[in-house]
Amino acid sequence: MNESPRDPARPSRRTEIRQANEALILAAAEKVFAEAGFGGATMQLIADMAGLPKANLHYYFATKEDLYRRVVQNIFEIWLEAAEAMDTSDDPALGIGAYIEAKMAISRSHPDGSKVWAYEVMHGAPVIQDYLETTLRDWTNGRIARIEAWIAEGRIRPIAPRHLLYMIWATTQHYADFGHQIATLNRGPLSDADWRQATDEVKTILLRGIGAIP
Amino acid sequence: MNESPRDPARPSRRTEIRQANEALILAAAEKVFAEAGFGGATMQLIADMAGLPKANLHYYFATKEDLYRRVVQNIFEIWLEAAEAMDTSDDPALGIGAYIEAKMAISRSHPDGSKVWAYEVMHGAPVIQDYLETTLRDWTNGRIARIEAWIAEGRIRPIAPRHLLYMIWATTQHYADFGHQIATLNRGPLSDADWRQATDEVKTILLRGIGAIP
DNA sequence: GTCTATATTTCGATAGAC
DNA sequence: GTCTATCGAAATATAGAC
Repeated sequence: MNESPRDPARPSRRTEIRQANEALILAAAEKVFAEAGFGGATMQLIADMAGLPKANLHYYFATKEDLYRRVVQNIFEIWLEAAEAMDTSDDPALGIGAYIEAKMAISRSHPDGSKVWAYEVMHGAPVIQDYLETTLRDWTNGRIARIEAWIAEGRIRPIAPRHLLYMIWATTQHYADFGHQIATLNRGPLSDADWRQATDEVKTILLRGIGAIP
Repeated sequence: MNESPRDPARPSRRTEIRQANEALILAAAEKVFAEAGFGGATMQLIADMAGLPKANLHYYFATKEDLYRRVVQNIFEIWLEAAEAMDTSDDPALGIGAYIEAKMAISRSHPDGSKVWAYEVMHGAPVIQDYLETTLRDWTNGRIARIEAWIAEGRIRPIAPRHLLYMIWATTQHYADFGHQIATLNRGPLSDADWRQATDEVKTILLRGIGAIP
């Protein structure tokens, strides 16, 4: 009764189960951490949301903090990928416009991840401080150089690139982090048309504000 | 041995002690709730920060939730008072500019209150939902009408007033809520000059974005 | 790899002396 | 009004059978 041979390139059955369960737990954790914060979230709540016994969570993630760390890293990587939208064009209106579009789309598709990030940063970034000092700082400096080049070419007005980036982050993520407040004032969740309008307004006001469009 | 007569208009000694201790506890609670969220905060931490025994907190505030509610209401009232800055002028550049100035000043002076508000809204506003549906909604609708009048007069471009308000809230509060991220990228806390520049950039880009200034 | 039962810690809240 | 000691509930984490 030997084990049947297995293609080493294909993940083992055990690995498959692990990946599937980790993804299940991470999705549940993202939702619970977003709804309750780190302190307010309980492993029991996450387990219930994932439909697993609480002990299984500790089998896949040693501690509550490990699980939380993975959730925060996830949204950060999604934003980094979207940041490439800024390189789609030499035209600042198109490049920056595409970045705003991408960030707004993520606010709609991943509001929970955005909230967990906001929670983490608001509380001093105890878990991802090193990301801020390395990856995010490098990325930011690169974009600042790019915006400064546009200014030097006279394609946008001489604004402070750093604060433009902050304004883009603030406005786009506001639609995720403060989505409940916006929905309340809107008397209901935003429709497709509402999101289209929000995206257009943010793009238009910011791009006109820096002189990228008339 | 009768008690000495007391001027009824002046608060009693007991009332004075109560008010002083409540203020002390509220200040400590604002800081701890901002740093740890509602769930992450503990009455012990707040007591230590206030320099009082834990039992005294329960003497002044029946429950942890009562204490939290008071902290959230405080920042909301501060913002409402500052909102009057928008009525300083019939000129949209001056009126909206003054509102942005006031909001930025509060982000600097009350960053913890802003964070607690963000925490509360991000988690579905379980405590101040009624404020959103009454006071904030009324205030918002009033400002929308005012901005629409400016549009009708041709003094600003035909943007969506609601989303302009969201952008003002998002950008100004970002400097409080994400202050840690900004300080990290800035390699240190913002100086007076940094705050002046941030305020000017936000004002300029938003006001130019809506056509209130050339 | 799964799950029940439980150990251990911590927190919110209170009792009661001063 | 203040403070020490403590209760009872709830949380994280683990042990151990399956």
